Amino acid sequence: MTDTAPGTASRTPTRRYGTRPTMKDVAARAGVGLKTVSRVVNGEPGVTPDTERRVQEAITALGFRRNDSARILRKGRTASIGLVLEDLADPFYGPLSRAVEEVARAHGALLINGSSAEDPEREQELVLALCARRVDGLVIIPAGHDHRYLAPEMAAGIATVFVDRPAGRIDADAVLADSFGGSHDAVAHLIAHGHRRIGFLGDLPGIHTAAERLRGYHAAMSEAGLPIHDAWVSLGPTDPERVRAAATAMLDATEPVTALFAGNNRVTVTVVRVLAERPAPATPVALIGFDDFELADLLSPGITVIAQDSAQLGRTAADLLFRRLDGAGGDPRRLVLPTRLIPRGSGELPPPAAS
Amino acid sequence: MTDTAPGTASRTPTRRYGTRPTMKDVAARAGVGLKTVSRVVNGEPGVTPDTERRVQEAITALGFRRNDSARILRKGRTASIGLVLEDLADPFYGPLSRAVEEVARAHGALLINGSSAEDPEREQELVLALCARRVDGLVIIPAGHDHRYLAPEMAAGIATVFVDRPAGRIDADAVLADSFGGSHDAVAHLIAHGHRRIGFLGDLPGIHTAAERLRGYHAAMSEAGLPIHDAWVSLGPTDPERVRAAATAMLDATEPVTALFAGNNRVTVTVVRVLAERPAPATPVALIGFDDFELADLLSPGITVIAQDSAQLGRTAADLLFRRLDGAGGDPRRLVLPTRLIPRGSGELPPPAAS
DNA sequence: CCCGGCGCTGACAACGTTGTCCAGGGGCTA
DNA sequence: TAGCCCCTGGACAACGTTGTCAGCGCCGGG
Repeated sequence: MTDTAPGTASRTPTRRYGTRPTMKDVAARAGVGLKTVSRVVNGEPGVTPDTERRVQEAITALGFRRNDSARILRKGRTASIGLVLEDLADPFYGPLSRAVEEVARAHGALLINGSSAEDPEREQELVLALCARRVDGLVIIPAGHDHRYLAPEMAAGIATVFVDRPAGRIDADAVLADSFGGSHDAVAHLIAHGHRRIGFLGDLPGIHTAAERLRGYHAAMSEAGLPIHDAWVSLGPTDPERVRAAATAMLDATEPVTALFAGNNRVTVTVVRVLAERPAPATPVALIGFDDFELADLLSPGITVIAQDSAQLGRTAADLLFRRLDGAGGDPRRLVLPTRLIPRGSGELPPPAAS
Repeated sequence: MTDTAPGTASRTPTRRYGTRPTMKDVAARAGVGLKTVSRVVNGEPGVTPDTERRVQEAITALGFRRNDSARILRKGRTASIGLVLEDLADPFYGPLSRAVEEVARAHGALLINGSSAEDPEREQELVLALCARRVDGLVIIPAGHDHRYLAPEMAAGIATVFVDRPAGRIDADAVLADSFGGSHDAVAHLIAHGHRRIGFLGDLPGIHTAAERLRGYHAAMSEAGLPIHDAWVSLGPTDPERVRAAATAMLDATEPVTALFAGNNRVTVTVVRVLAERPAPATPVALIGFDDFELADLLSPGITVIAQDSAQLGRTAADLLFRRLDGAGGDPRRLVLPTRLIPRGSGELPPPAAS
């Protein structure tokens, strides 16, 4: 009883710090029943204008705000969806996240999100925390490869859509970009411009998109009857140091690559830096990057990219999610969105004449 | 009873879709009391290893997951904070958002976020929705100028920290970048390099940072005893079309500006595009942008910027928020983080000789 | 004039969890 | 061996809201 508020600023708070008025308080003040307050708050019909006014006044006077926790507990629906991605700060995920949010907003839902930092354990921890909150649905960009832990949750009714990468070891909706096709196009484009020794700098091979892009690289090379030298392929973490070392090694080999294909936007940017720092060779190295990025057109040369629309990816996934929430049944679907090659110069550079 | 756990793809789920087992179910199955289950779930002491094992088995068998809505209702704390920003897709807010999330995570809290799209009404709507969820705290990048609607919420104990822009018409914690100082530095830098006619392309004048940056521009100009022509200042929405038109007008005037100061990263990028598209003039136009951005160093010339560390902004705000949540009292504080001028070439270009 | 019905209101239970409190049993001490 | 305390477990209320249902006037029609 004597837990007086630590009163941040106010000296004599009327009610205990952290205690808020409830519908009961409002009802008492307005001289009406509890349920009538509920009706007013929810805009339900069947309340006299006069009564409603009295209730509204009490609400304003007390600063009442409905406690959604209680509402959620009672109704069973949280009107919120969870988004688990790799890194909010990555420019690829910003638009995706925003698109998901827009769709959620259109459906009156809030977005709870978290970054897995590409750590499967952290992903699971986050996802299960969201499930404990009883989010209505989940949009997941998975970091791990085993999502069996989600099966009971999905069975219990939490709709789930995977984005950018498919789920591992369970059957679930997924919305993906055509990594294989895009990668194939990129490499074929370089080959068409005369390149024979093409380096591929990719992400960790465990990541689905990285594996698919590598597959596309292989396919395009072998379709053209070109050999693939081990030294031309480097998969691993995409921190600048590693990428820098890998790119430099490929470029400084006795038989250097004449073109590079970068597996994602972070890699591309690092490669651009590496190329810019090297003393200008007689014949510049060709480059294509997976993922478009801002200003790619303003560099010289402009950077040719395989563009995927991350906002569209997010929108599609969220749409699918809400369709599921609205009761759409059927088997899990896998949607693959096309990629687009945008030539800007760097991908059209020819190899050295004496290649 | 016969509620066997539904297999992932099981044809005949025994329990109704959307109905989940509760602690009561677990207790019944384990043959213990309700509270004992609660104790196990929360890792509270006072449970025999044997009993605990039985409970754990029941939990696994039923696929039980604690309902946090009920927990929250009971405990009063949600272990979640709200983040309201302008646009998740804006590269400036990605790192900020991520930093807030990291801090929240360190404190065991989830992050609920939404974009206001620079619309005060939408901001209020979002903030109040978060308050209804009883988030423990709020980090807000305000779009509006009147936050009195927040007073009752803050009085009720929802800690609130404003970032990037201060609160309007209420007293609240704020973490800001030094827009005035940064802007002043930028313009002084241009003046030091000989410029006299400097254009300022800013955001809507109602936005605090835009106003501060304009103030910095004015201060630096008048300190140098330079006049300011109305046509040199353009404030408004930062969509490419408007910025493009404004920049073009300044550059094509009879007495054209010789240098431009761009009020934020979106503006800067558009200006870079405009300058790149114009036929190369004898003397290139100098440019400094507020906000650093990726690849600014790789353009030619490199773009000189006033850098503010958006991640640091977010981290500082979140730290302050959790200090408040941990009971730190005292008057609302206003923290101003310094900006840093990064010369890269575009800001050091001299004006035409005959200026 | 009476009765049926309708429009408005409120009492009450339930959602799933946690805190409080009490009971029973076993071990230790006197 | 008796008494006491601690350790374990369970019954119950409460958190704030919403759905159900019943009651009470009042009006119109028969």
